[in-house]
Amino acid sequence: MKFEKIDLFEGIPDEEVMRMVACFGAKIKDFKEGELICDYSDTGDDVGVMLKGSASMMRTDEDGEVAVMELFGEGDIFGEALAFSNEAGDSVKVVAEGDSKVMFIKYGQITKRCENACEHHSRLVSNMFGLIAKKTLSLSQRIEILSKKTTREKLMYYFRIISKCNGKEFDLPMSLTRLSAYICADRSAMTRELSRMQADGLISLNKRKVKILKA
Amino acid sequence: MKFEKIDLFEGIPDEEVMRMVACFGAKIKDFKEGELICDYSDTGDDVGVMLKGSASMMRTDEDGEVAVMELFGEGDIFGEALAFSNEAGDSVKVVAEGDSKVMFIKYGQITKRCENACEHHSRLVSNMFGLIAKKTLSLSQRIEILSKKTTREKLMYYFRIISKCNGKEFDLPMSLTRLSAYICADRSAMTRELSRMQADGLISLNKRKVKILKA
DNA sequence: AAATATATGTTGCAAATGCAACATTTTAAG
DNA sequence: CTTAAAATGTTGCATTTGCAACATATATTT
Repeated sequence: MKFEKIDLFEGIPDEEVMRMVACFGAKIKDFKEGELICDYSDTGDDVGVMLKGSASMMRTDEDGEVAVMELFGEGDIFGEALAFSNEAGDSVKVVAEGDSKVMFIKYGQITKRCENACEHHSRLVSNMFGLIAKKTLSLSQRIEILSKKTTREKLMYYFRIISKCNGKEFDLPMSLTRLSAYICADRSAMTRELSRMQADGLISLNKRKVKILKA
Repeated sequence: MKFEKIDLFEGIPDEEVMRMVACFGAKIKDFKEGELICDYSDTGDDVGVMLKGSASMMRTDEDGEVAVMELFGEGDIFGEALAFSNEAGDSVKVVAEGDSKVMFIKYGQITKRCENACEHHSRLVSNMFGLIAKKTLSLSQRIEILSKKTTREKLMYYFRIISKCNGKEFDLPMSLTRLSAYICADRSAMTRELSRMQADGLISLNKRKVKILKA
């Protein structure tokens, strides 16, 4: 097993990961397309680590409406305490999108120092903080975006965030359909606004290539 | 110094906290009303712990618009990696609301295991995870609320979250003005919608007493 | 107690948005 | 290569919302 690409284990040699995993009593399971990885109705206090493949977290509300909350790819972690709220009591599940491999670690094991005093444990904790911080950051960012009143403002703020890293010209990291869901705007209304923004010379848009023209 | 009320130190005897704090090289500073506690323009990698008093985190954007992002009370923690995004590059500052006492801990010190192997270190880490999880949860919750299309839906979802803990009848934990800011709706429009919801027999509202009538 | 600042309630109106119902293009799958 | 499934673009229309401009009521401060 190779863990080098998994952020949670970054800086920790594979054999050390193996040792810790054994010490933690963590479990690794395989899943096929569509299989249920996790159900937060019957809560488990585990942290899930996507070792391979991808999965989606979906919420089913009382009316049977299904909404995709999050997508997880290789290296992503998920868990009850980690990044979702379910006060409404909806059913929340994680389902495999394809053949996947997931590691489950008991939450408490990560924070506790094991008796064997695994020397890379601090690194694991530090990595875990880093991952949570990343997630927190993206949540905050989305709130900032959703706080904007108009679709135009939401889009511009979103574009600016991307351009901070990629410059004035960049590719959208998702489809327009997805983007509209992300900023919680109607897709057609968003497209309409994008046209207007181009007409007003704010941006140019071609396929998924965006160029910011005015600040 | 008493730390019993500070969540980050829960379950750790005061004298142990003192020892750890010394071991970490953490600093405690006092602030008066209006004084600058922290400026995220010149980044510090510290975690701030409000030991006494309260503070507000505010963002000033390019147009000079000031917006309160968050309020911190006793026991709250704040920090760059902790729960805010500032991709837009605005100036973000934490300012004391009254006489306050703040502890600054180097982020890395919390995750690292110190040589003295403080025995309560795991507890500290565990508490820290708990606090971050709490924050993450509240961020996710707010996103869920902001995702709703209409003000009515936002309000109902918000009310349901509260009623999960407090039952069908409860007091709003903030003013209507604040609530409108929280759900990102115009205050007058929100008041209007609240009236309609009462007219439609969905809720009853008296001062800050809310009663959910229909599911 | 007087004065000042906040919070709350109301309304008309223009602007923004969601929705539905399309046509068209791209991408993915068989 | 063919076909099915997503993604994209467009428009009219009803609804929702933000905004401005008020009046009134509650705190808070001095």
